[in-house]
Amino acid sequence: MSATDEKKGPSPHKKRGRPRAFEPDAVLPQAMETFLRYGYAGASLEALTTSMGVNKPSLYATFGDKRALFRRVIEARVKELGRRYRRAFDRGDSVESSLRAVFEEAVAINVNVGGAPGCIIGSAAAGEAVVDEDLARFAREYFALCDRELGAWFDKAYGACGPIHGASLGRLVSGVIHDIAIRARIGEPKAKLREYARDAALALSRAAGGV
Amino acid sequence: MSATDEKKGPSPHKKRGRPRAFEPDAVLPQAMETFLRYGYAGASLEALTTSMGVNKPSLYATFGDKRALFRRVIEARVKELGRRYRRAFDRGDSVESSLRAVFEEAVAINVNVGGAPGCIIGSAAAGEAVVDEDLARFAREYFALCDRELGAWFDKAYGACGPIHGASLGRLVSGVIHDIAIRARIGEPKAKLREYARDAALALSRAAGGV
DNA sequence: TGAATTGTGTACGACTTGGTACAAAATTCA
DNA sequence: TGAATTTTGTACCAAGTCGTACACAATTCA
Repeated sequence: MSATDEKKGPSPHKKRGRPRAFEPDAVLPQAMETFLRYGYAGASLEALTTSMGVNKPSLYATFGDKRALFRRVIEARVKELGRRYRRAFDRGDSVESSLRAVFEEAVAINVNVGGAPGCIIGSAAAGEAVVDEDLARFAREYFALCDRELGAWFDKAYGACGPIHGASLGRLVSGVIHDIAIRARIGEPKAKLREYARDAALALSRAAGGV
Repeated sequence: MSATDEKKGPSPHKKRGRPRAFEPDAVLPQAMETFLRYGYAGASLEALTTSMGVNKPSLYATFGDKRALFRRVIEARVKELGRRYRRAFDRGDSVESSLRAVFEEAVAINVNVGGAPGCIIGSAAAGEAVVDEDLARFAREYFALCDRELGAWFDKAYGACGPIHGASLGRLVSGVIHDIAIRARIGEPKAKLREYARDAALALSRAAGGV
């Protein structure tokens, strides 16, 4: 359970005191945007509270402290990404088209028009991993999950059709996603990234044995 | 030319005043280690001066300010990495073995026993890219150079032997390197990374057309 | 030797940081 | 209505931030 547990289940009667002026889950995207733009250390409490529209005491009462807010943001983002990639995969009907859909979803996710580009897990969380072992372990587990799940998707949907399959293929696929994220982060134009996505889909489908 | 230009060429007579107690280029690795560990914003001047063994006024007189030092560190690292990857490539005698050598060099570079793992360009520089357009442009140019150069190496050494070649292959190769760096960053054990390096070498050599 | 020049080290200053104390506000329950 | 409870907003704090002023040390040149 999270550090500062708010009641979630269907509460029979309303809470007693003054009601919150914001929905905790609803302000996480703004917090993510700020962490993504400035990094963990670079995101000041003032920048966070301003972007979230929540003042400091409320933020501390709701989320704990800066680190706890950061972790909460990361966890929320991980769930959202899982949903999006899953949907993208299902749009394909061959190894190559599924790869393409996944990689183009990665482009869409990481370009983030109007906001900071890149991935908060690959940028901010990986950046903090060296000084926050909990976060590092979380990231490793998340990466391993992605590798396994991506590999399993392809094996299940298209069979183990070549020498590269299972977790090995999954690892390569998520590797391409990571690369798209970092290239988006440094401002590569969307057109280039999409071209890269297509090339990578072709190359990996060939490596996986054709189809 | 750099912001605070020290004379480099062969000076006919020694400099006038009190001699420096340190060699500027020789303290850059320690600065890199600190930036890599804590990120740009998280690396305090105190941590930097302590690790470098240079006090603040000397640091400012020599390098300018924190940002200028950071850029200097990045540039030095880029040159060093170029040398190391070039040598690694030359150790191979086929597409797959050259890929393997390059990827295993990436593992060796990014694991960094005893220090912070990962890549300062992929972590700290990419992290700062959103708020420092100069740095972002530099990173884009560096990435593009790597893509082209890697692609050209393979084409030149082994011929354009399949449907994936040139900059496309180069981009995939540097993509795998970026992925190795980020996985090292979050603390993946070296053995896993080496396994990944082997898989990726096999997959990309197949995608490139066999050999 | 003494002027000129350059780097060092302490000590400081203005500002920002993450985090909190406390009173006022807004709600529920009796 | 009034007690109880929870959130909000201001104002604040100690510590840490980057950067610099200034006196002193170490060197070269005349």
